Amino acid sequence: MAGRPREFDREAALEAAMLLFWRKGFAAASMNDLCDAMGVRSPSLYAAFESKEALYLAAIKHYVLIHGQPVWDRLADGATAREGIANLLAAAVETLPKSRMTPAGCMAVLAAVSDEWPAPIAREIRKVRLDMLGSLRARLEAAVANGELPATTDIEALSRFYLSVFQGMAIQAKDGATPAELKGAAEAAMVAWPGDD
Amino acid sequence: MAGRPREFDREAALEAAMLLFWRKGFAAASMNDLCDAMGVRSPSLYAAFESKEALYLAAIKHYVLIHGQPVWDRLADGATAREGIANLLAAAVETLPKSRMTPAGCMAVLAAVSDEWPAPIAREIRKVRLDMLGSLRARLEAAVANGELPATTDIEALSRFYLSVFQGMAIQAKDGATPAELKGAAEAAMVAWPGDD
DNA sequence: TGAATTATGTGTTGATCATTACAGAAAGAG
DNA sequence: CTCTTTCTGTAATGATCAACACATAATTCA
Repeated sequence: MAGRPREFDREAALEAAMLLFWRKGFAAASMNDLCDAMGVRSPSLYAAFESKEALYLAAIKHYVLIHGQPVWDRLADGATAREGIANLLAAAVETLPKSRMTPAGCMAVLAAVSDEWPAPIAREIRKVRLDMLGSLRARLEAAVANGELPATTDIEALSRFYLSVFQGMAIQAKDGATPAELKGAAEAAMVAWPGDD
Repeated sequence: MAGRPREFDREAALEAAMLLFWRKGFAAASMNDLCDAMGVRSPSLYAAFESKEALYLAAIKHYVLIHGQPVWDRLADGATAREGIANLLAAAVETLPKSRMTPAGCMAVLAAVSDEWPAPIAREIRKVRLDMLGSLRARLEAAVANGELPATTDIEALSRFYLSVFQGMAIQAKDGATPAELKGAAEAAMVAWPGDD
């Protein structure tokens, strides 16, 4: 196989695109903005990523892998489901506020929250958010299975509740909430753990 | 004052614009879409509302008055702050899911959640969301003042917590959660009320 | 009636957008 | 070196967008 070698780093360019999409959303991040941020001219960009839509899908996949996974993996940390969820929320407190490296909020929570993003993107984002619910549900089911929580526990309600807290924290982070402010919300949420008194 | 009378109902047109902005957001609702939805040609629209941006500001103001206020007024319903917040969340359960008349979610929670909405709109929406926090804070402060809650209550944490629940419920409603599903989350949240056991 | 005023409808304007045509450059294969 | 292949840069393409110009119609006031 021959051909002139690519002159830019595909991973670094994808990272730059992800950051711009994260901050601006899909429509507001124009191909011009993206080219500037990625340090690539549009024909090279199209050759490497196919289309703006495909670029977004690659970016959100990159986001989930690099930023989402480490936070949601904390669910498995700790001996109990209670500790796991506390760890998840603690990780959210640390990562949701704007930092020197990352925009505020969770890219997957803030995206495709209005109609008429391209349908494939809306589908994918929705899937990511439903996966969050699935992760919580699975952790709670395991806790019921091993007797940590009573069999009467309303798993559906509890997982939707903690998902609400996480997603609401993402909105507040976007509005400028500090880690200390989010920490208060997270700790208040843990008081709702079943059987506590 | 003379002049040809307006042939369309300004309030009805504003209502239609609000519904479209609610569903699509600012950028995705084109002036063409808006004209169609409002039943008005663009020059009449500009004469009545100045610009797309001013139209959005009028629409969000209309939303807060017509849809937001009734829900947040429930905070004052009931003898205690606990009842007030339970009533607020119950109203959210009823109104957030998509209905025959309204799109899913809360227009103010779902809007301006990415950068580069026009700055005046971002400012206004942010103010609406901060007002939600202020309403919760005020209700909790009153509860502490009249001895309903201990003076040691962390009002800041508790109001941010319930705001998280509300905002997270709005996201889940947008993703298709049913009233029954949201009700579970709301009731789980009330378990976190201080001093309950 | 007629002058002043304000609405409506058609059609346009300049800007911005995502995408691509084309020509030149850089590599490997023979 | 020459051919093929793949990348890069310039500059265009057609589409869509918000906003408006202009002529016409409807109303009030004098």
